[in-house]
Amino acid sequence: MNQTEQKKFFSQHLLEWYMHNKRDLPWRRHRNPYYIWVSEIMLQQTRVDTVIPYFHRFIERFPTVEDLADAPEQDVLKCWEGLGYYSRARNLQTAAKQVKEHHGGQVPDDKQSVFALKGVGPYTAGAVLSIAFNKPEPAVDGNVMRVLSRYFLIEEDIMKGSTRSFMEGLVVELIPEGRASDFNQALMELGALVCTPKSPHCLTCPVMEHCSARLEGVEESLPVKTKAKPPRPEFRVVALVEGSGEHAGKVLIRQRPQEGLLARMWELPHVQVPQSRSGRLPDEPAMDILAGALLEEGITARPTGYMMDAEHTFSHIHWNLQVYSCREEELTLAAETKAVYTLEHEVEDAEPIHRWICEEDMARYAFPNVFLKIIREYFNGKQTAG
DNA sequence: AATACGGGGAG
DNA sequence: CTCCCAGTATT
Repeated sequence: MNQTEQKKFFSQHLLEWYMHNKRDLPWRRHRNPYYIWVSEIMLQQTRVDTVIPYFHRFIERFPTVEDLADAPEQDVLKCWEGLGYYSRARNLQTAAKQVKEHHGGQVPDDKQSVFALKGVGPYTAGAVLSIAFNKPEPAVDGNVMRVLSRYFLIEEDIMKGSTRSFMEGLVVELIPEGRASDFNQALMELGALVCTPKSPHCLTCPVMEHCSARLEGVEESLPVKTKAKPPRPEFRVVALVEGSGEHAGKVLIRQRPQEGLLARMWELPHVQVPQSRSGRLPDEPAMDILAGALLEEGITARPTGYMMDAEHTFSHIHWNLQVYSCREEELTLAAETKAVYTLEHEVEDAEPIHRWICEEDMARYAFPNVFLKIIREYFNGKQTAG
């Protein structure tokens, strides 16, 4: 069998398989370009099972492009809370404003306009154009590269841009006339259900008999991919400040900076500490550093004791968190402490925004998972103790 | 071309 | 535990 025949076989049998085996997914129930766009953004780096409940909540809260464009950013982040890569949510709303402004609220169907949307790159542009509008554009994600690298025995590193470009050209050749939507989804569906990263289910694969990697017995060692650097460790000391007086029963949170990691989300006040040789810092110096950091931030509270440890791994950083209970100082004492402190130190500019919140208020602020876990633990403990 | 940017699932 | 997943923006 020559290569042309191998390609034809692949396209025909894969498409046939998909039409009988495709999953019933929420964004497949209508051909609504907005639904497809939202789902594709959510599905970046994220599994289908994780996305489904978020997708339902998101569409219920923001049924149309215009609803999303007009919403407060904090509402959008709250809806994305726990899903990760929050720049996707911020960019999606920016793009919704672009669509409202320049395309009358209708998702554009030309390559130039779709690609110009914030957060839409080569993959997502191809996915929206093909899935929503049946345009013969490639949508090459990790699933597609895995399937193609095996079937055609492509041993180039898939992390290289040149490899992805090659795959895009290949997909354009493979798309059956007029079937871009189903074919691109078929490619990804095969990668998700059959041609899996580890122990692929070759015996149920519709194109196994002409799969080059399978015929060579090397399907498990493809695709070739350089592995990522391990995340660097960081140690941080965190304050769970319990309010006094008018803030009784509340805890103190602050908003993260406008840019960078977890931008504009909310968190517990904390400070990074140098990594000691033994790893974690003993309680005494940790609480001392924390006390100074709180004062520096204009918070009149003092650490009272150890509460818990928490860990969180981002793709590039590993956080080791030591959480300490702290107590807000009474007003008169606080004023005195603050007065003495400001006499001895330069006053900080650009202080972060702080809020005192009770358990119910958590529904109105978007937190990264690790702080959600700590704050919930605190309120649960309160409930049990009280 | 290299780095920043979250969070889950499988074994 | 360890390993895997892998799009877009920025520089």
